[in-house]
Amino acid sequence: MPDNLHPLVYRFIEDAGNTTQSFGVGRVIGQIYAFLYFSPSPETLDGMRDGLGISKGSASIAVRQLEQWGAVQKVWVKGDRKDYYTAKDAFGKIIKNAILEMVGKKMGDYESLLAEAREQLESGAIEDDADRIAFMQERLEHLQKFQRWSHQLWNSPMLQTLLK
Amino acid sequence: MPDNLHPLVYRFIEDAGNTTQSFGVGRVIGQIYAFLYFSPSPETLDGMRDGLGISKGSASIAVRQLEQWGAVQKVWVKGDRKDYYTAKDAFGKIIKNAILEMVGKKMGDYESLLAEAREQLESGAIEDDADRIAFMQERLEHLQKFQRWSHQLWNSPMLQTLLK
DNA sequence: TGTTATGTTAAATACATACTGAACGTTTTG
DNA sequence: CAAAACGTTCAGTATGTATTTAACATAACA
Repeated sequence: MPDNLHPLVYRFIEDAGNTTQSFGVGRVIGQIYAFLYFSPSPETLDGMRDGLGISKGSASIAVRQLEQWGAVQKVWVKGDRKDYYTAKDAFGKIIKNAILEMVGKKMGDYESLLAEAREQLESGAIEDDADRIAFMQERLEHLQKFQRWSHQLWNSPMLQTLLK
Repeated sequence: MPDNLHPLVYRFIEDAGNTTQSFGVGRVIGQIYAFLYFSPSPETLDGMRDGLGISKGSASIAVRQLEQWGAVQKVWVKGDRKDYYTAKDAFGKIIKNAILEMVGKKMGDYESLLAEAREQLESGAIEDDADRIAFMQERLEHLQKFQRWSHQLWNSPMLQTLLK
């Protein structure tokens, strides 16, 4: 443990790193966010490097991702041309943005694949026996139903409010 | 592409595999689920191996995980002692179970860490200047507020209904 | 203008872990 | 009871990708 770090803070950083890592987002992201969250004043890339024992390149990349999720914010410190960052603490919004980025694109992909599949099936481009075609159509319809359902759930006023 | 597979089914299998992989859950899980979802009749481990070009060991492990999430179901086929599986299609429930397993444990961990942290801080076990301690307390309180909030959100009747 | 400070990028590396293959225990079959 | 059929497990390997390193571009400085 770096000796310049509050022992409690260190444990939160460890946990956060493990969490983000287990979600396939990389360990540094969680570490940096926790580090900033428990920093009384803004920190620079070099500060993160020294505080966490990571490379500056890692810090640069991770901070950009966090910025995209609205999890951290660049702040301007007069008299210093380094970039300073602080953690934003609107967890709901952050989670929403992260989810949106991770599943949003895939949702669109499935939508088009689904549309294409139904088209091919109806146009008779796929030759198969009637039973098989009927089964496929049933599955595709069920998928489309779920797709519509998830859209509605995501856009429901309640969820939008809660993830504000 | 294995030639015994419907071309459309193959594309869904690919997509599903990519999705689960990007979520850090492994590619085979998505592949098997899609394979079963588009199979008119139950399939065995050997069927998955042949249909997807994976090892039987992989299939065994992945199927167990899927079973734990309630995503697949063992079915009994008379006259055959192989284990047969079908895909269950209650997506909401499946997602709920998966999330529960993935974040549930971590939630508990944070809860205890949080409690321990507050305890240490209040008992004066950590020596630090007053400003620093006040800041830490504020952060810990904010975390605890979020923890309570997420509990409520997760247990809200609305969400419970939607993820049924 | 040359020099230093800073953030970014791309190639190389390291790392975590998903997956394979073979061996094992169990159950069925003949 | 022997032999085959299954499912499972675990050590080893392969694979994807997170992270580092070093070179680069840009902007401030003196």
